[in-house]
Amino acid sequence: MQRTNFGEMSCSIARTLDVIGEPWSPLILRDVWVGVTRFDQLLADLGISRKVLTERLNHLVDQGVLERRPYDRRPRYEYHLTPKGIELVDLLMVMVAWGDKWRAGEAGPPVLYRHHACGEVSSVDLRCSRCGEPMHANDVDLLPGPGASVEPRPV
Amino acid sequence: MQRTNFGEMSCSIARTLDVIGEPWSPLILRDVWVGVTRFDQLLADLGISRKVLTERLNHLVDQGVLERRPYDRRPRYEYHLTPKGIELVDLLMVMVAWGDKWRAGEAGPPVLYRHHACGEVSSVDLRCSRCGEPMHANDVDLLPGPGASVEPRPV
DNA sequence: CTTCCGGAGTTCCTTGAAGAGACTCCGAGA
DNA sequence: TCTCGGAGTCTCTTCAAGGAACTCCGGAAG
Repeated sequence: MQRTNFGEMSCSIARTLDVIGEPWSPLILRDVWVGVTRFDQLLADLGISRKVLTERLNHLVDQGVLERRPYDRRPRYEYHLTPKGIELVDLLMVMVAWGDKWRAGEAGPPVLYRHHACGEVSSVDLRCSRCGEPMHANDVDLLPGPGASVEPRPV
Repeated sequence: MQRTNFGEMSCSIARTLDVIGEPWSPLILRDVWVGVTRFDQLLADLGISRKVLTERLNHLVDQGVLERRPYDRRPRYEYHLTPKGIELVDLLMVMVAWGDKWRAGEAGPPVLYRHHACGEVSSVDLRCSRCGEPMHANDVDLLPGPGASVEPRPV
């Protein structure tokens, strides 16, 4: 719905939501990431309506997180993650970690992630990109940045 | 909008979206995180409608990520993050990192984060919780987990 | 050459959520 | 008793999501 335009806000969270905040968009990204890349595959896998899928794909392509790639001499396309889109998968992995922890229930997580570097089934953890120590909600102070608006309450 | 119930899907991303996937929810969480905790403060800061703010707050309280805390003998409440909600801030921090990198524009990021442990202005990075090495989209294999549905295409 | 097929949309209608603003409720203080 | 201010509730309009039918188009089949 979201008639309010988050992209104009002076807030990196709102700007990120402007790209993938609409319903279905994260799930589309997930599918493309794991190899569900064609229109009718996405349709069948997600149970989304054709109209909404078209809109979301166009928006994600416009935003530069997906690219449309022909796979036939007929006009047939696959969708693939761009570098910008691949970095959004970080977001999906954190969602997975949270959902696994708080919403998996009795059955346990539906999917496991094996880390190439160590070969273990694992999950992501947030670290400071400077010192490498854990970095979570209570480990930071907020300071106004160069792009802060004059308005109160950015982020 | 999202009449489709993401919470029923066999997918931790969809289940997480069931909690904070609606428009405004991540921004409400951000505000509560940084200290904007009262109804009319949130209203003014976000520019959200009263009706939607009421709905979102109720949902977030029902889901156990926010708690309502009286701050007066009159029926006045503040909203605070629960432990479950504090862990959702990880998600916000990753959104910030992505938004800062790809959408901040000329002006630079609107807010900076100083890490307590090292004192530096920094951002989050994703690491494997087992070996500590970087863990991103291309560093993992997916395996079916114990909670996988019989259906194809979970995650 | 004509017909059929299948992937990828496009169009149309109905339902219901978001936005905006007015109204209500209630305890405290003047 | 009257007023005030925080925290909602109600109502109305607009526009997005869901669903289904329809279109377009190039290749294959006959």
